[in-house]
Amino acid sequence: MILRGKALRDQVYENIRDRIISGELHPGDSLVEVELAAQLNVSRTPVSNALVMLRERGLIYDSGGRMEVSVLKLEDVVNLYWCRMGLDGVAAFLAASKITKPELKTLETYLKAWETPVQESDLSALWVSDLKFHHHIYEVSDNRHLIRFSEITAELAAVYRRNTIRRMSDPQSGTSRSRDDVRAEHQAIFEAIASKDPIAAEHAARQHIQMVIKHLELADMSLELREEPPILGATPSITARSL
Amino acid sequence: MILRGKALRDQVYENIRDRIISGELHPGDSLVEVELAAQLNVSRTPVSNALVMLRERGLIYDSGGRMEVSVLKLEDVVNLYWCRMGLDGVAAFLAASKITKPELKTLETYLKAWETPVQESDLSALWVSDLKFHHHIYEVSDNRHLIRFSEITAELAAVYRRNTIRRMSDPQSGTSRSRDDVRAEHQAIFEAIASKDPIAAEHAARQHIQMVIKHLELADMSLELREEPPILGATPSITARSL
DNA sequence: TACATGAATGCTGCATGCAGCATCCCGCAT
DNA sequence: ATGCGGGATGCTGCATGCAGCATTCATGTA
Repeated sequence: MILRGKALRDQVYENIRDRIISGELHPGDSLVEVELAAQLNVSRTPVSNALVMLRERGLIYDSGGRMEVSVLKLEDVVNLYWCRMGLDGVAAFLAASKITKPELKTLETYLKAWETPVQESDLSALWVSDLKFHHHIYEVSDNRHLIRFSEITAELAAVYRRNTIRRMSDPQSGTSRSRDDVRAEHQAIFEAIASKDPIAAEHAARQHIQMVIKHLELADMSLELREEPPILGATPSITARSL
Repeated sequence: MILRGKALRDQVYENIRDRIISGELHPGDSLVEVELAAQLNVSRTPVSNALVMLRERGLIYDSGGRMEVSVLKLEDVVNLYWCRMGLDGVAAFLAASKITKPELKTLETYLKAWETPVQESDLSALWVSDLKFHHHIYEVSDNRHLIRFSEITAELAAVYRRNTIRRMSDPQSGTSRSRDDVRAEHQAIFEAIASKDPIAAEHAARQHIQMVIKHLELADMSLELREEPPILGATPSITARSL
């Protein structure tokens, strides 16, 4: 569990971050230092440091002394994707200016993942190759600040996605974009970068994010419509975790 | 010195950050916890936490256990401004969509600061109103992630500016942009936002940053040309600070 | 019964002790 | 003189002690 080649606080950070993203820790859960320290078999010090890092990145927030897992509302995520529109656009622009042959080859690999038919059940595989595709563009842009920002936004977006993925991917909702839509958008980005056309690349990247935002808002509306009205005075529902 | 309404670590963070930006701490200086703790009359704990925060924001970096003030080369700052191009553009876009009458009034105030003639010596006043102008656009965009990123980039850019401001503003260099250039660019941004034209606002904001980048590179070239060749084996030059 | 007040609990933030690691310096040998 | 080795030094990272603050629960009173 504990590697000694790496600072404990970084391991704790990664552990908590992953537990937030995986959904093991829910939005609104309060993070108690002694508990976490006991779970990870370390003292409070590295936990405290890790919490500072998590707060800096917006994954948790200070609720009057208590640290709680951030609750990302739709508005937050849309705002996040507005940032990504700017950042992804610039990254695509720079990538189109700088990309080398082997890097282009790698990018194509990630693109291809969308063409091979995958099981309905294996949505996470697509999600991973989506991440890799976009991340690789950032890497190629060779701009460490851009890469940092992309990591921060990706972590936050991952939390939201996790907490809505079941509902989002519900085929009944009818709001899921087809894989072909996404693939086509990625294809457009790839081609613009491949033809070393920075302006077209930026445009394509921005188009892609715009579609994501539009879809987010549509899906959310759809969810709201399908939401059952809360029963007044009902006890909080028992979560799967407590069974 | 020490306020008790605020967490010590935040005060320490701000203190060190300001000392880095003011130039009291130089790029490459190593930050020793016990020294800083003694200077600020606190224990190592809040200092250590502050260093974690500073590292998260890129103001310092881990040099094999030692923490050192980041050295920002031109390439880094240009990369930083590429980020700002994306972010400022989106912020201007959103601001143009949302801005209210009083907010517009405030923005105009900051714009006007560039019209009133200022002393040659008082460049920092312009620098402040420049910061306020851009920051207000972010505020109006009402996007907390965007605001966060703007703060991070602004802090980093401030460090660089501090460490080059004397040379940059040297009238002999001939590379300084006239205030009128900057004012005209700000004017364009303001007008686009005032007329609630998001696309024009984004365009104007991006144009502005492009000019900044171009100027950065020109100024740096000019500096390199005027740099005296180092004398082999010469002792490090005595800085003005040590006199 | 409802509300107010006070005690007990629990958690965070700061201080400090301790061990491990890298670095630097000095002495020794070649 | 130079290169190598060992010891001393200094710093960080982790653990733990301590105090202050907020929240909560219980008890007493209107």
